[in-house]
Amino acid sequence: MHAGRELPSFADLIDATIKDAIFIPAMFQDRLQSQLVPALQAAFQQLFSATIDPQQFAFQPTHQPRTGSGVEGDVTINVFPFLKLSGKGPEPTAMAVGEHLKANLPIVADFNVIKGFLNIVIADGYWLGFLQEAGEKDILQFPPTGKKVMVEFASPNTNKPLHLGHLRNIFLGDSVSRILRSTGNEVVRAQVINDRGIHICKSMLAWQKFGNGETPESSGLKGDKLVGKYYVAFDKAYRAEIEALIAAGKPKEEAEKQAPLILEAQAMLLKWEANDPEVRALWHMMNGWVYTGFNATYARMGVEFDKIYYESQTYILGKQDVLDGLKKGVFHEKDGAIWVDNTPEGLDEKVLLRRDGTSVYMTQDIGTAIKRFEEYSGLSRLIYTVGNEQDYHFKVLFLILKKLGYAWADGLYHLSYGMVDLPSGKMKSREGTVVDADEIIEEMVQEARNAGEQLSKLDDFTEDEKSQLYERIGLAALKYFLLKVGAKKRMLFDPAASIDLQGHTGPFIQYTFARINSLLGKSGSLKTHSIEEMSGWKMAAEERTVIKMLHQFPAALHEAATELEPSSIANHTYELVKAYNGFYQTLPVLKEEDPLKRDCRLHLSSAVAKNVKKAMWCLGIEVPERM
RNA sequence: GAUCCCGUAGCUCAGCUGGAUAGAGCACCUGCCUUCUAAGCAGGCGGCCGUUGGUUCGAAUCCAACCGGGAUCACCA
Repeated sequence: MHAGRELPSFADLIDATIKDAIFIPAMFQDRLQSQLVPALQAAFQQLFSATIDPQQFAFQPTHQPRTGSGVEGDVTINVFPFLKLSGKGPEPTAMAVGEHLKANLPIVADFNVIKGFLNIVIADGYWLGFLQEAGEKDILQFPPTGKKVMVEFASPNTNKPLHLGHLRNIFLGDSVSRILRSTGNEVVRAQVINDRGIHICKSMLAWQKFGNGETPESSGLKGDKLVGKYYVAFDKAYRAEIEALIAAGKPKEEAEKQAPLILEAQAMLLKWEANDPEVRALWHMMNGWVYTGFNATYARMGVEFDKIYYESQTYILGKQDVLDGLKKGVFHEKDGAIWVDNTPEGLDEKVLLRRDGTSVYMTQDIGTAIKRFEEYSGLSRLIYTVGNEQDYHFKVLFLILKKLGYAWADGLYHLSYGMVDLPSGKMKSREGTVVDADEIIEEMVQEARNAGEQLSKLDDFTEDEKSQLYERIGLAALKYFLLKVGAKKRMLFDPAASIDLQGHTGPFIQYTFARINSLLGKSGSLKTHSIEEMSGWKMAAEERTVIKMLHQFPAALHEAATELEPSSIANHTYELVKAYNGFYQTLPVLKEEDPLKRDCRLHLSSAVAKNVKKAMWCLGIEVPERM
């Protein structure tokens, strides 16, 4: 295939290095565990004279059985791993540790033991303090790390429009950028545009031959769509030529190489490389159309870039670096070509410069990586958002850069994601089975509109307000659908079944936000209480659950940042919102007569709304005030 | 042939640094709007966690083999 980075894994050797190098986005420590860990260590020290590595403590939320009497507790520690150290059975060990904690750590209000599980009840005061913090501060904004990171994503070819696969790439890259920003990093969002090569020449040639001077203006077509149309036209005419040649007795392979159209396209590429003014002018014009089209799509999605690399400017890079590497003995010459030997690392040999001295894909990536680290001083990480079909390519690239001796090579990371499948199988642009990006966005927005009109609770909205709302809801449904699945997993998209607006979806989360917003709007100003005043509040189970979900939010963000995995945030946000809805439908807020309870519930609602909004921001999803 | 990724409910997916009775959503069935937004809530139905072995007090989670699906291994990009 001709795709720049469009082809959508990793092996052990490099995996290890890269994994370790993945972000440590500031020192993050769970605020509850930071109190429990030292106390636990002290307990084991004093009770059993055992020194325990903090990593060894496995905390889990206290398990709640579905039926029967609930187990009391907020956090659970399993003592099985420590039985050898304590020299006692599970229950006595857990009991002893529990007693020690309760006696020495004020936030431990109580505990109980079931088998080897030590269930700890955390004092209300702790939760109240946290709730207050969550309401006042942005708990999903970590302190600055002082690190600068570049995230490359999108990276389309200019011969055809964006499709569903690009959407997964773009949403992932955009979200990862935001997550890294939220965890305190400075982020440079970059895309590489593959604007040169045989693919664009095909579109250009077909336009010249069959276009009759058609432009986006004259045709009313979006620029990228127009150019894509001629790419398809080329392919159709080219195939016809091949068939004619085959019919005339030529073998298929020969026919493919000798068809006049492909020869002409190749000739055009040579002219382009020779800077032929006419070809260059056509190229500028048609690429210009494509950029206008892409930019419209990016704008609609709310995605922006800080830096754009054009392959027409970068494809010459890397050659000198390879020659330098040859001098240093990192590479070797064979049959006139320059090779790297990665067999000691369990990989293959790979050509870096052809016998005729020209570059390959790898050469360019070597050069651009070096250039980026030169351009951006202090850049500590470079993340490539590229499909998993290029796992091997990046594995080799990173290894080469490491061999060249660049210290920053450890900061390279391939954010590899799985393909989006259709029920009919893989998307193939030539077979017309691609799902166009603009079309799917439009369909989702229409779906949101249909659903919204049926509910008819927006009668006082102007048409503009409605349109803006449906735009947000449709995009949220699409983005959330693509982001909630773990990035590495291959996923299925069924256009016929369409994306839900109910259940585990973006709109569900938006709806909860809007509902809270409505509550807050009706309540007037939030009355703040000190923790002492709030301590008169007897938390209901539903309220406690919501607070605990909120409490886990920073850890979810931290995980999303270390794993570069937006689905962690997406799924946690859903869990939180689900818990909130349970609370909302069980307990009165505005109708609560006890003013303290009412204020506390409003406070809780406000904190949920605020953090949900930030979490959704991390996914690139906007939340509406009303819906 | 070699390497990598994936196999969890009818469907789409969580859970995977080993821990209590494996969870959601959709679909299907039952309730809940004269009461803060029903794009909601509560409940029901639905599982040899691909198979077989191994490690362990304990395995969906770790290891091995196998089966099934996908990808990659160009002097293509």
